[in-house]
Amino acid sequence: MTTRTRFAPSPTGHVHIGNMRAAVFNWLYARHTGGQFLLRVEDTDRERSTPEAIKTLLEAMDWLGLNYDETPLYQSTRMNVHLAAAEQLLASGHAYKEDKGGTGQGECIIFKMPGTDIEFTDLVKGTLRKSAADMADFVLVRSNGTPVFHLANVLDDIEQKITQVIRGDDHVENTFRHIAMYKALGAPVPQFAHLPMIVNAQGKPYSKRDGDAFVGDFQTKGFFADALFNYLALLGWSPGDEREVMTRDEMIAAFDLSTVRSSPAQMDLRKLLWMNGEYVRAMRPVEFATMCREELRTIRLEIGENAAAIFALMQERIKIRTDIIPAMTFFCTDDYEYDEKAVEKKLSKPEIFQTLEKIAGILEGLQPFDAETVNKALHDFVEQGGLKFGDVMPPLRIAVSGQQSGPDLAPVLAILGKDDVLARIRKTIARFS
RNA sequence: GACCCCUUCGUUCAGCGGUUAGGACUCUAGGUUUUCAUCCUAGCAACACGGGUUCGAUUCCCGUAGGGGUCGCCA
Repeated sequence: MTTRTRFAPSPTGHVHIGNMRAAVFNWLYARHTGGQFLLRVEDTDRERSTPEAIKTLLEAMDWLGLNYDETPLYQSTRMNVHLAAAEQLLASGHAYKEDKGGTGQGECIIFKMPGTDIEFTDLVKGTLRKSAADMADFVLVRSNGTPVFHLANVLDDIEQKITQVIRGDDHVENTFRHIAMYKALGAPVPQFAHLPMIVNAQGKPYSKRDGDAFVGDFQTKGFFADALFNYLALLGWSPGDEREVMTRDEMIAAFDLSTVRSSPAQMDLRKLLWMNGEYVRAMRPVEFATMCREELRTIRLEIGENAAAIFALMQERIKIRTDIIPAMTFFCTDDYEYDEKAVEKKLSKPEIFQTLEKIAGILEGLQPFDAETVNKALHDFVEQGGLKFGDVMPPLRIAVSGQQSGPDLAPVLAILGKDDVLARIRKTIARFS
């Protein structure tokens, strides 16, 4: 039997990271088993389910590469079916109407639990059991005539012929009810897999309040979809060996629900950043160049003729797209900003300006002005003057780039060119001495 | 409160009766005879606690503690 999994979010404008990881696991499982991955939009909450919210959801799916099979099912189109099923359950004695007196809410339809214990084998948590005494009847149709989540969710899973329901841990209690419903409806019961929650930095489950946990935010922060996907896949799961940076195909091949952990996991942004850096380094030079050019263009900067050399120098140092502008601006313009702390720390002593003056003099006479020659000249200067590299190089770097860290200085100087370097050194001296 | 779930380094993933308890991220120290956000090497750092079972428990069982989830008209 071919497997069919689904991602069934309610489009509230933002999909948070825990939900998206559920989507990732559903996708991986479907792809691993050669089955289908379906999307269902649970848009019955009319107030929150706006067209924009749905658009945001679809864009997030697309961005992460979570391609789905078949046309998405919009739950709101199925209300009649849901209601009809409630009537059927009523007719078959699996549900009853009740007018909860005193509240003035009117009559609702309530599902009658079978009165027997229910047990199922969760694909990640193992056997789970609940005794009849611990399960109460529950509302299927509100007194205002609308179906509740349980009814809609189960019926749509039946409609979409879902074989594995892979969802968050917070649904385990619902599962007992859902199983009772499948049986009452005469439908085959799917398998269930409950994923542990992803918790925030405080160790608490992500909530709407954790504004930094939306998928779109990772995109705007400059993370790559592939890196985020890779990181998310590793939250609660591992291939069983020590691989971490993996291609999608590798993840698909190795994925299995039985090796998913059942304890909650916390996101570590630092590791995500590291992983993103791994993806940057793995980029083809052309891709990296294109990304840099596009990013710099957003602040109307164009990279000069030494672009290739600059990209080669920077690719291993950039960890995330948003690093590009701060790290590369000085290559594109003389109008770079000085890191105040760096200036304070390294350009405070008066004698440093004399040193810079001397360096400028030496560099001026250099021919050719390539990295090797520059490097040698700087070394000679330090040695002959009985100076320390640490006292000379950092100020020079700040002078030409405004920053206290960056790639090897000699190639940087060579790329900037003699005239530019001299101008920058003199500008710096004039400004801070 | 009731029911259910979870518990290995700061984080994450291994380990599934006998291991010097491993990898990764972070951090620290050294190195790459200059910076450094890269790279290399080394290092710090964990089995929540208490009982069992067993020749032997991180591993199996039972408790305790802590955390989380759910509890008839949210999804």
